Amino acid sequence: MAMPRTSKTSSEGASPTFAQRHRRAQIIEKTIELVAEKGYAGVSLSGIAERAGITKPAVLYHFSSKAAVVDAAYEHVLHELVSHVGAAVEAASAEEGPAAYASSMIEYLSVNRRHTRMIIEALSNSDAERDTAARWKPLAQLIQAARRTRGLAPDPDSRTTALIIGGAIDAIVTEKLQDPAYDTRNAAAQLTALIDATYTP
Amino acid sequence: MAMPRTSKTSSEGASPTFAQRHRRAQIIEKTIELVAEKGYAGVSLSGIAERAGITKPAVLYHFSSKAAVVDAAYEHVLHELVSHVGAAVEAASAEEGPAAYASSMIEYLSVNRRHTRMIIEALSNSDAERDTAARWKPLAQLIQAARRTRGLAPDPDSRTTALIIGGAIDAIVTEKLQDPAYDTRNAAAQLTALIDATYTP
DNA sequence: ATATTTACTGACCGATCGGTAAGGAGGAAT
DNA sequence: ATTCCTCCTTACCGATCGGTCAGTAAATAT
Repeated sequence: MAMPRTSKTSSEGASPTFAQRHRRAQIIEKTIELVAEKGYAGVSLSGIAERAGITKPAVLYHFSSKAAVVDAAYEHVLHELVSHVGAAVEAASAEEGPAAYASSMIEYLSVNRRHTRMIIEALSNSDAERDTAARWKPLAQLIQAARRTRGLAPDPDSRTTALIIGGAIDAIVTEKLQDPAYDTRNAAAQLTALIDATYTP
Repeated sequence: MAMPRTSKTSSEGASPTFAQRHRRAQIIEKTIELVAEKGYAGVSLSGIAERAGITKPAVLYHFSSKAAVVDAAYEHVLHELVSHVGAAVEAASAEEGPAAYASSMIEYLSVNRRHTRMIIEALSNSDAERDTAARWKPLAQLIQAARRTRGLAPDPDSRTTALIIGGAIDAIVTEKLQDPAYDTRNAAAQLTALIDATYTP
């Protein structure tokens, strides 16, 4: 009797086959493509299957539900993003932490355009209202660390400062998404200059 | 023979009845509610009809399609928003134009929380990719006007500056949407302070 | 009193959605 | 040679979607 991999979530079972992994990765890739092109609402199991050259139930063989597919795709791009930004922040000095955060995120999302839409859609469309604090807290901590290292008093409202910077990043990469000619390097420079300005009020 | 109002778009025919107007307004109101609660994807003709206490075809009697309903609802909230912001900007001096733009928009969207989601969803989900320039150009012009009045050189990249400010506004009102206790008045003050900082580089 | 128009309702349509059931092709293990 | 397991297909399910159609009760016009 065939026991279908009893994976309720995206956690793989004991030993995912080579083919298993390959197909899963392929399905995730096509899902990212589809979300980038048609948005969250425009993605369907049939659409994913067609892109991957298989049938709809084949997708559901590898993932327990449509939500599992989309979640896996989202977590994939999120992991890559935080890896990139995390590395850039760690490589920078504490003084330059916020600037490194902003410019590395803008750079990553400018290069991996397909991932951008996926992340934006996921954040704005999180079925369970996500913990919004998780978005701005890391940046807020970088801000406080930078101020501390620079010998400044703590920001009385680092939450708002982080929201402003984070929102600016969103707007810049969204603009890049719709106008590939937009110069995000310059935009990142302008934003970091503005961040620097917050240290000398 | 009953001639169904031959309105393809949301443009009303020659003489919309009182009842016509009332129903239309009610349908639009319920649609805004629904979008605010469930997002663009979660709105359906049946849902709208149920909210309004009528049947699905009744909605289609007043509007030619689902898209027409949603468009009308979006244009309704957009009109109110631009009226509010436009009045605030006109009441302010040219020097304070950008700050008035930002704070009035934050104030309006903090008060009319239901409208916020509608606008955000519409902008991010515009079926035909909207002219992105329309979003930042008005603010960019306010920025240039403010600099001119202050005797400063024109911003070499007012587009990016406008995007940064606009993105910050988005983030602040989104945060307010999920945490009603968030102090947007203070956030607006902080943002206008940052805008002021751009005048002295 | 009669005819017409307005503002609907109930029944229905085809399409598409996420998901399930059953079974088969093909390689690996015995 | 046979059994088992992986990976997939065809066929189907109920639900919901946007939208149409025919008819009708109530108001309005004549």
